Amino acid sequence: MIENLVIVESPAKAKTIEKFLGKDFQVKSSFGHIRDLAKKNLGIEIEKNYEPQYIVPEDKKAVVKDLKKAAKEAKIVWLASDEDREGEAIAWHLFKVLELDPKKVKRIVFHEITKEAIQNAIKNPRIIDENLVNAQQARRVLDRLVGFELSPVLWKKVKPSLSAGRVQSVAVKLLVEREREILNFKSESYFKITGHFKTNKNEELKTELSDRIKTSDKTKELVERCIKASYNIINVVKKPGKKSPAAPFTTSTLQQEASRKLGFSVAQTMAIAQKLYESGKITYMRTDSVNLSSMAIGAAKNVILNEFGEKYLKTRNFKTKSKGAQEAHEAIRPTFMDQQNVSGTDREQRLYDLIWKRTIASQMSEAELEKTTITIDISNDEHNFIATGEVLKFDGFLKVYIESTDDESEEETKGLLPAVNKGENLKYDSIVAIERFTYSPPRYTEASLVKKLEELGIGRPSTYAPTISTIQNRGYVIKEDRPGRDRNYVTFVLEKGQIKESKKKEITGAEKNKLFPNDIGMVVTDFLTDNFNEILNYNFTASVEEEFDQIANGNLIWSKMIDKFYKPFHKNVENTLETSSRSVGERILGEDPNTGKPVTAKIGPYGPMVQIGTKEDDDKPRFASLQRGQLLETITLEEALELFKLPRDLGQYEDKKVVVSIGRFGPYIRHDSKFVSLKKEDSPYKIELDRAIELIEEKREKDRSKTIKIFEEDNDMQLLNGRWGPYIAYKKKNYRIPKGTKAEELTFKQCLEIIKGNSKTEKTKKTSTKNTVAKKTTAKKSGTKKSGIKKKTS
DNA sequence: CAGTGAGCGAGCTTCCGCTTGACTT
Repeated sequence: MIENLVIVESPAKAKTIEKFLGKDFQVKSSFGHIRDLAKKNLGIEIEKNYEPQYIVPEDKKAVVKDLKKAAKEAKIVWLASDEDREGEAIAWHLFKVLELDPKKVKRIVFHEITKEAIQNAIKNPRIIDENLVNAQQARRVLDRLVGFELSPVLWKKVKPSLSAGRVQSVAVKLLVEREREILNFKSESYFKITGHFKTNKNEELKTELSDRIKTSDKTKELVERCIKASYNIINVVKKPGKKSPAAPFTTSTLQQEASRKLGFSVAQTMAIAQKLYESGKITYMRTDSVNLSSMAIGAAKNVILNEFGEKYLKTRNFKTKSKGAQEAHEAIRPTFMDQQNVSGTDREQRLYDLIWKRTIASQMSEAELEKTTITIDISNDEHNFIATGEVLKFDGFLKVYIESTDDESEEETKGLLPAVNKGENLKYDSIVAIERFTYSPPRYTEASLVKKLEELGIGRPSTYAPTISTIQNRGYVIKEDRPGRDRNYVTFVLEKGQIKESKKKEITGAEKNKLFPNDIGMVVTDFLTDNFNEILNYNFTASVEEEFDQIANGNLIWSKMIDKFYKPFHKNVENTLETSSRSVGERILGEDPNTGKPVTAKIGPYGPMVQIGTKEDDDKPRFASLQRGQLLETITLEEALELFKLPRDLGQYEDKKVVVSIGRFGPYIRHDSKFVSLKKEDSPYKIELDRAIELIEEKREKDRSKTIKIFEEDNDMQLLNGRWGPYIAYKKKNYRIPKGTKAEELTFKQCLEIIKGNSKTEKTKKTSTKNTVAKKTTAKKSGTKKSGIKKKTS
């Protein structure tokens, strides 16, 4: 029998700790929370002073059973969950659910996983902090009340199955507000003027005019004046500068950098980090702390001394800046700092590399720079040309790691400037004026939204990725690429006394992997801000957090805090249910010129749509769905009328009709009962028969080259080229070809073997199809409307 | 895969935070 049972939250942590503690200790994991509010109804007895109704969820029953058994056998149970609000609650739930004897329970905490820290914790046990537990209960109950009272209001007033919550609704609101800022943004043009000069020693000097010029006329004037001007260096200033390394990674900064540098989504980053954590390569990946253990700093120090020398070493401690940080863990860092590389998948290696560099760089010297500014006077104009250069005097931490930014208008890399003297005269090579445009604020990426949420103190490291998924799954938001549009701009180039004016074209506003709010997200946000402004307020979380802190300090009774919030909130819910009308974002766009009937836009049962006429009319109204990228609040009458022009009959080809329309997968041509997708550059409203035929022929050619081989032994056995490379098609089923085999060389027998080999996975496939069938039927029960919408958004 | 939009009003949906699997593409 083992005398001591230690319970931690994570199994990976349990494994490491067991090594530190020796034979007398058995370490087990609770796998996070073991109890939660009952799912049916509220799970809270409002009348009984908001008493929570806790249950052990189905998937936690085995864990609880196992822990119970181990606890019974042990003499002392050490509750070693994390040192934060949730961790304290986990300890308390364990105490209750495992029915532990208070005399044999000890609560211990440590926020770094080192032998020293753990042995120290064992020496300093305490009792469960009930105030902190109550703060957690208040947090849990509040979130449940908000979520489970608000969501049903949306089901009735907007659309079934929607959701609202303290965190997700604010996340959507951030996106909606930003989108409107962008839509309302009026871009202004100005002229950026660069002067390219030659020094006395015939070296090039690139400069920029001190001010932007607003109008084309004034720009032209200035460039003309430049022909006769003389250029005189009036000032040369050198200034030293320093750059410091960023703090080691937290969950949020890791997600941001992995997104910018490696292109990972926040969910991908977390999944990869989890793998690295489980294999013992990095410390815990859900953390808000920038703190490194003294052991870690010592290890980093050794690496830096060995690899780069003493000049590069400068150890330091970072302090968290984020609101509401609970700092139960260390920052995310390599477990073994001297391991610069790890085995594993390519992505694991790249993420590890990022973590290693960031951690090491955080303990390295500042980079030293010298900034040079050269000012050049234009003899016949009040403006100056300015050249700025930056020279790295000492690279310091930059040797290892350079933090990237979200800033899109990236400055050109400034380099060394040629040596010049005050008073020197220069000759121009060219003066170039180029029309530029002011930028709207950028759209959010997953990672930049996480950053914003963290700044507002909304959400926790463990919920950033799931929150981002939820708002996409509900259809509030979509992550996608959008093409840019053409924009014209003007340039003036002065060379050898001649000015050349030219008009040019560029593509602007193209977006990649950005979050766009959908109509439903906008309508829900408006509905919630209209009726529940308090909860949608960016400060709501911060203000309730203050009260949770008071509860944790024993200065406030949790049920009283909840009561003070709930009474008016609940009244508001009831009031809204009674008085507010359905909210579908309806707009009247104008009148249909053909019939004189009103044209409206709103969210219909199958998604956003436009409509001619009303239900009350004798003949049915006509409907058309909005296109991708169109929004209810910005669509115009003209755009709406366009939508009714489909399907269009283009004429005949090979004696069969050619019809163009838009389906689930975008615009398509139908001909001879075959479907051909339009290309990005084709518009279903403008496409002509000639182009359609071109596309039909193209598709035919592609289908022809699709077949690699049809076997004589059995015509059903075919080798085909697919989207993901060659595959075997046999009796209406497709089979993957094993890696490394050449498709053309496969024989009939080999193909049969591949199919046989795959039939193992076949079984799982069958069960899965059953599942999907089951899901479909339940979906039907819950109303076909739901599945219709899903198709649209997916 | 490529059209829908009504209707008795059943019975369903939903939160945030703490943890990993067990699944499929």
